[in-house]
Amino acid sequence: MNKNDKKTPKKRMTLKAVAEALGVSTATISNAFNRPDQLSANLRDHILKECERLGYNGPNPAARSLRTGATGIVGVMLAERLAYNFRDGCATEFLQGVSEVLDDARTNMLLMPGRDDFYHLQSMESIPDRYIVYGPPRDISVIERLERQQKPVVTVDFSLKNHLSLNVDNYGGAKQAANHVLKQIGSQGPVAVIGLRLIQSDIIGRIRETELLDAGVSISRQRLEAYRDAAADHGMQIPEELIWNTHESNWADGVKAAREALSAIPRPRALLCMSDQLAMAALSVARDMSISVPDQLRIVGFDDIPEARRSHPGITTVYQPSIEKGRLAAMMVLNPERFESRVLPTQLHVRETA
Amino acid sequence: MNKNDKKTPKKRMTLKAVAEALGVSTATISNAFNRPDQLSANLRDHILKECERLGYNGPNPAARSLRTGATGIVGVMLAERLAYNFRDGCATEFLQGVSEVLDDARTNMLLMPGRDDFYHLQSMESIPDRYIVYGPPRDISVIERLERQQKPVVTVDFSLKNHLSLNVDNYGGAKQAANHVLKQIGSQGPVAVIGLRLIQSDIIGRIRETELLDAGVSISRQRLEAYRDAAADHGMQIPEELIWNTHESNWADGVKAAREALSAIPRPRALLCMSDQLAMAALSVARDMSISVPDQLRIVGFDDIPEARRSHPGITTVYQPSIEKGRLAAMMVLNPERFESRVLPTQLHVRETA
DNA sequence: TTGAAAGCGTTACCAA
DNA sequence: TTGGTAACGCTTTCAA
Repeated sequence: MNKNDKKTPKKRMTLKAVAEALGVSTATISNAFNRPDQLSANLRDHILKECERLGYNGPNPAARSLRTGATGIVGVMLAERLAYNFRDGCATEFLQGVSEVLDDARTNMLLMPGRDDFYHLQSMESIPDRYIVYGPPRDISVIERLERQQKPVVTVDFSLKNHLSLNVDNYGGAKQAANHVLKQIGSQGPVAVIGLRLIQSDIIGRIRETELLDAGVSISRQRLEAYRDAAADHGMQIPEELIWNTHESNWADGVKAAREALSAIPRPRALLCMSDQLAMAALSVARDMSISVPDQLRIVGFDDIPEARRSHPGITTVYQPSIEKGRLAAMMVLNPERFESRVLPTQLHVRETA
Repeated sequence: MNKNDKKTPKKRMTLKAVAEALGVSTATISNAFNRPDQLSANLRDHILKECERLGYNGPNPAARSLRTGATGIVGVMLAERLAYNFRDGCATEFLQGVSEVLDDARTNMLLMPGRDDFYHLQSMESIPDRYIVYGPPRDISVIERLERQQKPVVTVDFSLKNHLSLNVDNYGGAKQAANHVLKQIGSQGPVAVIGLRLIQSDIIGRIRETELLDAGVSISRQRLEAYRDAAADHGMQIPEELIWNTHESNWADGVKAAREALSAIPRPRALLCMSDQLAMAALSVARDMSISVPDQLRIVGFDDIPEARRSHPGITTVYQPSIEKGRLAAMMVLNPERFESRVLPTQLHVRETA
């Protein structure tokens, strides 16, 4: 501790106060923080050191951003409330990728729920300078407000006119998976689908055609089309009664849907699941019902989250590069002019369940 | 679409512009947003409706916060870089709990890395009005700056003088776990520990006593003491050569440490792991080495993350209420005056590995 | 290399 | 119930 420490630091430090204390102008202090080239290195060092000593942490971000009109924050708009994204392996990996790049770029990230019923959101919406939108926001008005802001936007897992987008090949991956399974079971026996947010409503159970979300906006819908096309290629079809909807990719929803699906008569020979989480839940239900996998039942997932890899038996699934997707999204939003919209490849990973 | 739409909305809307457009004062507009009781309901409705039409999303947060000195944002200071927390089941559950409460309180959350080598951080540090600090930040200076800010702070998994803290009973849980294992193996055969961040350095391998972090700040150290005390109660001891350190609770670190530990001669009869992730990795190594669990080797974890529950065989572990911890931390930081520091209970969950 | 001063968009006091 | 107006803390031009 410096013995000459003043007892003053109770008062909140401002740039102006520091300037007075050091006997220089506010502009000089500001330059010391923002434009090193505008003053001598010596002076700058001195100033920075004194700021530290005085307990001044640098320019107040609110004032700075009011003045400059920018904050240096990247908003990550999530499809749902935040809590959901911490539960979902895929979202978690995506955010990990995003935060790696933003960390390295010394940029902060503000997570925002994509739901309108969170009123506090609206005023926060103007904070970020740029946006990553991860999945179609639950409320369309969120998008409308965002578009008015004229800020760089990268959409992930869906597309928006006039904005950069980043997608994965859902159709291709799902088709590979379905083809693989159908080949295994020799095109016989019913095939069921455990889908994820195929319809607007929250019900967990069989769907009805009329309610299906549009394939343009719903990646699940794209996967479903792929499953169906694959079935058709094998001279089969997947009837609506064998398509289950879940609302979240979680254990409970997966267990409920799988239990229903595996109670259908005749019992499905294969379960095409739209996430690994759902597939793992289905696997567990099969175990409980003493259905042998893969002999009596084939199961495939989607995403290839780490848990799927380590499960016993290992989940056969469609890999999508979630972390890489996050990294790329961050890079794209930081330098929009250097990128174009992209579709990342997916890939079938055959393990033991199919 | 309104046919009378002006073509003007190119210009960014401000409160002042709206006031002019509506022919009222800025104060009135401000009140419409912030103090409904200060004007007639009619006028307020009218104003809000017009704002919507004009594309004004409410007061600019930078200006508002400059003026009021508050932002309504809760900072969650993490121990490490962000990316780490999206990989860790425990952190993920904690953040889920936090975000549930903050969502409901209409409050935003700003995640911040607790490392000083991220310069961009410093200016962000003044944004939040209140802080949750999750684990001791890697750089102590982060804490020092935080304390100067005089904002409500809740520390989690460690304590700070003059601040609310929230901990779990690490010692009690670890002791239960160790006792259980020692009873099983009849107090014979060596017992090894796979620890987590027991020492400052990043090495994965055997520790040396002198380097151990202080028990006051390190929950791992508390767990280690419990393991040792339990051993002593059984007339045993855990020598330093059988204590491994890992840097992160992840698969790779766990595999490396477990592989070393299980190659020791004589081979340990039990592995006390400081996280489930490490325990699961150890389990996988045992499988690879054809060591039968629990017959030849007992394994216990810590945390009770969902994956531990579903693993086969199920991991015997110490449950800590991570989600609840997150919820409580958020409630505490929002209403510090209504709470006192707390230690949440932990609980041994016996499954199949010990 | 430094200083003076205008203004960024609000809010909150006080007056009307 | 409404309006006028002085801050809030900073950046940036322009001039010295």
